[in-house]
Amino acid sequence: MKKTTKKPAIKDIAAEANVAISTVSNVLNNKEIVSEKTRKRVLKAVEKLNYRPSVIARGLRTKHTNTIGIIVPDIADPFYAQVIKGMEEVASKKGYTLIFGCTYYSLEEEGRQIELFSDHSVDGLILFCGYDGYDNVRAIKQRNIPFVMVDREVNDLEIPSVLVDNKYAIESAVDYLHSLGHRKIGYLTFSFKHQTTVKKRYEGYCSGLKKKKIKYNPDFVIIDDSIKLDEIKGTKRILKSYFGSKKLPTAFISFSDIPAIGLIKALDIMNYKIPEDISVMGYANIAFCEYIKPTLTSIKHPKKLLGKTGVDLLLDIVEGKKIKTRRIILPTEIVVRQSTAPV
Amino acid sequence: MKKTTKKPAIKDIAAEANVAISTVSNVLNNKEIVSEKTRKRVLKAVEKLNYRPSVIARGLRTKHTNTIGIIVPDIADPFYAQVIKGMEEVASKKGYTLIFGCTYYSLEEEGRQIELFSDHSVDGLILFCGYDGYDNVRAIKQRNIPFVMVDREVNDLEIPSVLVDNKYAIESAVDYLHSLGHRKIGYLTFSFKHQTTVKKRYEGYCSGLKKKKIKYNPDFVIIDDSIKLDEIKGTKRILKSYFGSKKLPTAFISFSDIPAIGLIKALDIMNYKIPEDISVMGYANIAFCEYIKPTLTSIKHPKKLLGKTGVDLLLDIVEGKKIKTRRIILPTEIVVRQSTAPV
DNA sequence: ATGAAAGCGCTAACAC
DNA sequence: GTGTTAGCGCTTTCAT
Repeated sequence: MKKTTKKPAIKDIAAEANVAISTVSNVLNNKEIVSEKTRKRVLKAVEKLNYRPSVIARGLRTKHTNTIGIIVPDIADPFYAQVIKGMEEVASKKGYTLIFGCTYYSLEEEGRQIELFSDHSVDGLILFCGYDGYDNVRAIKQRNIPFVMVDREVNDLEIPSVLVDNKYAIESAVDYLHSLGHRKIGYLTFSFKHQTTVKKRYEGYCSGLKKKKIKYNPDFVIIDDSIKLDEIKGTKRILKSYFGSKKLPTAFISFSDIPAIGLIKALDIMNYKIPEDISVMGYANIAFCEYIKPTLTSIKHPKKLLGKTGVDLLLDIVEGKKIKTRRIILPTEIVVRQSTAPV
Repeated sequence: MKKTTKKPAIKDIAAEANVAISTVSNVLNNKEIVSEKTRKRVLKAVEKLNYRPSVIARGLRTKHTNTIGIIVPDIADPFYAQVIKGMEEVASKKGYTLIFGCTYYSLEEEGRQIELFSDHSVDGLILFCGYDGYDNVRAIKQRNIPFVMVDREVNDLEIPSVLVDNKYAIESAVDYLHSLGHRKIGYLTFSFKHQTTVKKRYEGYCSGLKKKKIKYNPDFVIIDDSIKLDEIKGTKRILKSYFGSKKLPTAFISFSDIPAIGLIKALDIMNYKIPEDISVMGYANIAFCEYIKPTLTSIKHPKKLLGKTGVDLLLDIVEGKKIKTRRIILPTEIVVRQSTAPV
């Protein structure tokens, strides 16, 4: 039975190597003032005792923890998972550790997470989610934590953000469908109270129609709060009830991919052929656009890039570098697949 | 312009409330020895200065940080994302913060993450991934960090683990297909070097056949390392080349869902009808089994439960509770959908 | 019930 | 080039 030895501290190394504590510290932090000879000795002691400095203790002293907090609505959503992957890659490469929390789309929970991260003395914070609401943003500012917002537009230009032009994206979708000859274009979304991205997409739909001189037809627009982002069953059910009475457009744009898939499922059940009878477009271009049948035309929202850019920007701020742009807008792109066709 | 005030420390509260530091500490930690009157005063000061204790400083003193580290292969994989969601829910409820890292299926990277988490003085560690290899496990034990393994079988019964009986799961899949009249049953997997779960599933395939007195036919078994878990394109390409020359079985079991979808895609291109010509089963029962066409029969691997149970077990250990079982085995279940049918 | 002070593991300022 | 020491913000004895 191996004896349970405590984790060695810097003073144990100092004792082992017969040097002062500060010398060990200097070696560890690559200060060039230590003689090669003692450096070697210290390193040997470190090796021998399997020593690793405590980030906690160091953090208490230096006021930085090499940790950044990530707040997302829902880690299980492949959309956010992809963004987080981008973040993880950059952070890991730059020597930062990620701690994260989910809000499950609740502003209150978001506030709780912010406090929690503040308690943990994160060096910076990323707020990812298209909410309105300044209260939490204000709380971060007040706590003086460097932070960037990703995918959330607020009017305060002071706040560094990485954004996607959601409005333009859907406008271009309308444009694309118009070029295929569609004039009756429907839109599917859930209701938007606090989510600016969802609202902007809807605005893009409206302005897109206007640009093409198409009259807005409320019969073609489905705004339903019970549409779920992470399951299609509910969406399917809802849509079936819609389609009973109404005349359908020749094309639908959905504000998100999963509901678009629910839409396709529902239309399939009602014996509409996609894309022969009705074209369907999603938004986000998640991996599964490729896997379903027909494959789903979608709009590429740069997920990993969003994550990467967010962390890059945040770390630039944290590390006090000069920031060129406080507001980075990433481009979208239509990815044409089988679910859309000429009328 | 608001003055940039520093984060208040406990001594600021003490000063504000005109009490000793230790009294503030006692109030904060709900020690019942403080008089109601001073308690009120302290709380008022806390409120006024918007004070929150530093987890870092507290951690340095108490040796616990209310933080647990999660190591998974790839956060962007919906399978792991789902597991993590289960973990997040439990951890958050119990007041723990999650820090996490991805290994991208590299044992070396896994080792690096372990060190990193150790540096951060996590209270506990969850190792999620079906690898072989004891080196990293040994490293954790040596560092004396409480940990549990999820979905990885090692022969050391001392190590608390939450497992799924992968072998039995595939055995029952063979059984199920046999009951539909299938006698030519194929298997699709990537090669398994370190991943015990993948190996166990393959063993389940073999023993399942044996139980039904079906002879193992190597022509029906595709073991290919270039099959990707997160994209189907590669899989499709590989499979097409396989199918050129060989006679195909009447049913396929895939070791994972995404490759199963790739398989269906490939068979579709070759003009095989699913399930009329060939039945296909996946493994894991990810959300998208429902979304594809035909919907995919799969084996439900209890993802969220795996995460929840793992964290529950870990926190029981961390908090010194008595553990009933060190080895929890979670059940699987076949979910029948459209992709399987009688011969 | 309250307060004073030691000390967790480290860095940084300063002395030698 | 190396050593001594204060102190980061907190908890925890131990006095009072």
